[in-house]
Amino acid sequence: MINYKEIEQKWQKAWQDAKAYEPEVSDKESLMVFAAEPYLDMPQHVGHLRTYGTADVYARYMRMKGMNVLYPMCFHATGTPVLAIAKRLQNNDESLIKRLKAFHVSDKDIEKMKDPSYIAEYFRNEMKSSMQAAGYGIDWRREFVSIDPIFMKMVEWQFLRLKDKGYLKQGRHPVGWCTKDNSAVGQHDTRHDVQPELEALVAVKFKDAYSDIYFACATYRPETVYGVTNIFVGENVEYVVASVNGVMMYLSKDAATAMSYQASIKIERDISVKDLLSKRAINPVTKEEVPIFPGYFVKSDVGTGIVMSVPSHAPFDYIALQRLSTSGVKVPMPPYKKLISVEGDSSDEIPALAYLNALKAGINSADDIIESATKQIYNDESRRGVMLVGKYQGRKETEAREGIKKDLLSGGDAFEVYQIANEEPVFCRCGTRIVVKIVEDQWFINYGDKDWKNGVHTALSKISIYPRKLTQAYVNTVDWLDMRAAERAQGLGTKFPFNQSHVIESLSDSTIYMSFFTYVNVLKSASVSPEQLKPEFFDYVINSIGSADAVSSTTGIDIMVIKGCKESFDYWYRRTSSHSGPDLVNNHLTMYLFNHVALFPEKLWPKQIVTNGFINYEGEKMSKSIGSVVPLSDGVAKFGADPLRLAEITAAEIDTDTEFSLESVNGVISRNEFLYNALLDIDSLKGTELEPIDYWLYSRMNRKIEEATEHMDRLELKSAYIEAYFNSIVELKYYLERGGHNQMAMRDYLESVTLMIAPIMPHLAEEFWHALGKSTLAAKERWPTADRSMINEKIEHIYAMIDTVVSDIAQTIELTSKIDANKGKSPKSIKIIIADDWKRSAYNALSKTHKIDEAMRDPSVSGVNKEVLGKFLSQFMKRINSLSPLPEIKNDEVFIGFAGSRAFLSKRFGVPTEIELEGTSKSPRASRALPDRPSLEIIWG
RNA sequence: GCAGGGAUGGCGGAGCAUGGUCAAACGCGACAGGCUUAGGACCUGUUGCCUUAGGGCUGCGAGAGUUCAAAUCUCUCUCCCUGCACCA
Repeated sequence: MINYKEIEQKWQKAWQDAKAYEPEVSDKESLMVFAAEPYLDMPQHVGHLRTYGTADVYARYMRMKGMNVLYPMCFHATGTPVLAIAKRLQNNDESLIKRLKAFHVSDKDIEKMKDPSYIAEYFRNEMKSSMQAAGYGIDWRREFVSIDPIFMKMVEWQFLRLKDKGYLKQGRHPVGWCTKDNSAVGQHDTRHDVQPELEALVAVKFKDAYSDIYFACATYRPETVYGVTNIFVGENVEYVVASVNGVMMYLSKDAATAMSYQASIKIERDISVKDLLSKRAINPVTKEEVPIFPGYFVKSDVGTGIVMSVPSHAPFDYIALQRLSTSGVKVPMPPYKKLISVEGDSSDEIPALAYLNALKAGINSADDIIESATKQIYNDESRRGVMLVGKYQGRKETEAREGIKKDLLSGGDAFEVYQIANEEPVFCRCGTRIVVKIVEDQWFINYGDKDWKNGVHTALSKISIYPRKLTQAYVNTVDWLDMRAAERAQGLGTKFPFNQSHVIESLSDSTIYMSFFTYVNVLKSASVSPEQLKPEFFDYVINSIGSADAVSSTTGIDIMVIKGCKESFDYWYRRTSSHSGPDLVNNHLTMYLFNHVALFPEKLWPKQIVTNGFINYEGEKMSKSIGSVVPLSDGVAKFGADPLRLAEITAAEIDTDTEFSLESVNGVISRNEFLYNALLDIDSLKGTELEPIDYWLYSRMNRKIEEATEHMDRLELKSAYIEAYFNSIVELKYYLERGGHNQMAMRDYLESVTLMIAPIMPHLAEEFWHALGKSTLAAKERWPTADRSMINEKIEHIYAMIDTVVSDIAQTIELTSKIDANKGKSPKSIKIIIADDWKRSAYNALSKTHKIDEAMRDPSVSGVNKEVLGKFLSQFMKRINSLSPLPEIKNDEVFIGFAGSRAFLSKRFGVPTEIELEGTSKSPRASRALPDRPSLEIIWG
């Protein structure tokens, strides 16, 4: 039995002693592999293995291919999550405490975690030890956290230079806002971790016909302003007259409060619904005067609490008017004006009614049915609608919407109202309902800059992207990214240089951290202080501005240290490979490109980005902090690092999400035992002469090396290990089953397999390597190379024929047992008759020419009786188009192969097996032999 | 809504950019047999349908098309997943 715990400890120590993963600058080709910096708010779980393990396998593989490979690691603690945990613990949040306990965090540590800095420290240690336990070949000399002062100096440099280049801008911006905490809220700040979604409504201003006060009618569909028949106000809603940026308006009280975070609002006085109902308002577009009615569906906390009524296209408006009408109120009656027609719809019926009818909905229907009619109209008209009226007549509805919105806004006839778009209200953790606030003078990174985008497109065109299918997603993200907030009022992180009371937003501070790996060890070992890391230092190291001399005198850093940093950066940043999950494509990874294009010399721009799919565990996405997850350290302790690594990393190809079950690890464990036993048994193998089956094994081995290498080079780790591991085992069994017993062949085979599994099961590979009598570290060995001359098509073809014969015999015995003559009998012996050589020649000729007459004229079959030849060839005509040529083998070679397998065949079927050649066989079935399928005769008795 | 990615056997998932070697890799599950006191693990075989000699039929979301030939190419449709920002 393999003791995983024991071999893990043994070889982890050996690697450490040999400094196997602490590469130095050299004249070898360099590669830095790095994976997304993990966030210090939860332990590593087995799902993380997908990304960090893939990076590790790749790093190990490239090292075995002869490159000088660096795999460093750092941790992310910037932003609010760490603070949020501390705060929740201070409030004794039960669910969080429960989760932490599931991760084996002790009561004592939970208590200490009320201090955020302890959270970072705790998880940093936890992650590091989990990663070591999993066998990652990380250079820990370069470890840092994103809140280390020396790192923050680099981030500061980053933002100084972004501003110099004109990429930082100030402006106004809507955010989700807690009025009690006075701060912006993101997903993790809300109750139940809901992402607050923001949306903008257009509030169209209908002037009161008899005063200078406006009805602010909020709508998603300003293009329907042409069909307004009236205005609705809520019956039980409180209304006020308020000045909005100096203009008097009617608004619901709730709206006035909410909007006070978006504009200058002054409530002048209350106004009753009754008063409002007595007024009339003027449509700013059509100039029509319309009445005001009570709308049962109007809510005070949506939009402005006032809506315009478009009964032709809005089912709620239509129903509300119907209800008023039946209760005796005199309201605008049909026909209502149809404003938009959907392609292919020729009826004159107004859409609101048509869609309600389609749902069999009427005046008394429940709101959710009317709601669904509303959604259908919205969808259909947005997708295929064309305007029938107004300035944008004939244009697509979506274009008209944008056009009218723009016209109204610029003409002062409307303004935008932001609100939370979530179906349910969103609450801050403190219990306050979230509103939308417009933040003024907010600093942004302007990813909308045209020239900058062009630069990123250039960079993108030269980067290797895995999986390739994501390429388009990157291209689109580059085009789509626009202004992005760069500073934040709360959270850990580097102070924003142009507003010291804010910190740099934590996605923005993690775009160039990977460059810091290249020289942080030099800074640390020279004990360089943060104060010494002036911008000039980074200008020099990264962009070769100035000289080491000059930087040394400005900063006081030893000149050799500066030169060391520069050399290290230039060396390690030449070639990099970034590894992460697919959720980062739309943000971090694209911003990573933007920032490099802005701040780094072109030759050091990113070279390769690899993203892997998610791992689901018991139906839940493990990358999310919620739900049940298995800590990595638990997985390693239970199954062993290597089986876990192999099972998870090869669970799916890199581009697919997958379900992972810990049970699948068991299959790996038993296969490992088989390999290990085969390895221990080598000495008992006595064969010295190479037999056909040995040539077969060498052929398969070299083919496997070739194929596995191709897959590895394309980061197709699953396919690579199906070859290098799973199929190796299948073939080894095949070899032994067929009597393979050559010690040298077996040793060569197992050495290759051991080296190929070294990247994915590094501990086991060391154990095997040493069991094979080696004294070096497998981790430092070279990946095997295929010897093409050992790939033997003929021998593989012969064994494929034998396999076919095995299944044919089984099938034939099954079928012939039902013949009356054979009832009560059992097979006594089996004859296998190998076809004459001319059949193969004729078959190959036919597969080339596709014509019987031409094939018959082929010189290779000149001596064959024409009638026999014609009859033979004619049987292939029905599948003439799918014939493929066979290797040129002589039937005596085939005979030797079959003869070598006689013992196996006899054992397999429990009866004597004879091999004959067609030419000398006396069997009546001899002439049925085909070149790739010997004829069979089962003798019953 | 916008953008990206998907749809294959009982299940997960290859294959589809280079159409034929595909009843479809690999794994799981199921069934039968072996081993075992029993269970688990492990080993062997079977696992679309039909077939009295190695054959045939149906099939890769739906529909249409191109082709001698389509899981693979083209078009249309339906459904599913992911992201949409100040949040790491």
